[in-house]
Amino acid sequence: MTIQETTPSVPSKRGSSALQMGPHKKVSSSDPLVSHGRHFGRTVFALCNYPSLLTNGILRLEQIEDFPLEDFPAEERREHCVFEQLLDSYPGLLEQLKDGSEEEILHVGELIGKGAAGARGDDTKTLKSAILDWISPKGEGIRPPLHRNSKIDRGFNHDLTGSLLCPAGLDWNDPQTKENLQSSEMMVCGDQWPVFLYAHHIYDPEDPWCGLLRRRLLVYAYKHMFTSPSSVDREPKAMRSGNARLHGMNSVTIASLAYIATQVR
DNA sequence: AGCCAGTTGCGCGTACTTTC
DNA sequence: GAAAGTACGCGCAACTGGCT
Repeated sequence: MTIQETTPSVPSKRGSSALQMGPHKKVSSSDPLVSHGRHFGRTVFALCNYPSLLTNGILRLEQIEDFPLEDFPAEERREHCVFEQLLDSYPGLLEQLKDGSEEEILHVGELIGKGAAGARGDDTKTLKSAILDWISPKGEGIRPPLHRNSKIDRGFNHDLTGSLLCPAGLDWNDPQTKENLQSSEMMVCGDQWPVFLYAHHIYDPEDPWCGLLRRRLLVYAYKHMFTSPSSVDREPKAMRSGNARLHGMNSVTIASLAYIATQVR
């Protein structure tokens, strides 16, 4: 089954690009670059300064005519890889950037960044409420109850969310660990992944890949975001296309899994 | 103080189904 | 067959709080 099968199709609607309109005119809210930015942020690279990515990328394209990309620092090679994925994913973008002034390149970056940031905000917003249904113990509510529209009492402040967010390898049920996490005495680093990423809450220090990203919660969130909210746990009743079909997405990307895991967290 | 990402509530447009 | 209803994606302005 492909990722699109749960949503109906709609004809795509691509308008004129921002470059053709010039950088100073008011940007249409449905600018195709903004729309593309939404999808690119979700599936390739979420947190990025796009104007910089584009200006650096164009510059580097000239540089690598003399120096092979392998000679660049790892961080720059990585950035260039994202840049090329962006070029590959949007026909005509390279020509637009090459022909455009510096100002126009920055504007394109702003549009893509606006899309990525907008999608991120929207996803956070809609997931915030839905996720409570997925983490609720079967047949009973969350105790004490959590608000659907506020996250103030989540995180390590609540036993349920705390147990899910607890770094893999630590024991949330150990009172000292719980207190250290709640008081921020124990700072959680980016490489201490939360246990909710693991299937059935089971983390094996000997085999940290076992069960990673295989939790049902992540599948729910993925479907919520990419097929449609109603496709998560029932027959989808969406009458319009979900994000996957809107953007011609046929398969899961590694980055999109990371994106969803980040949003769930 | 200014910047920025995150968050919020609201409204709009679209594509479709249901009802009259 | 027109009107009403539904479930989406998306944009926007206003706000908050952390960081520099």
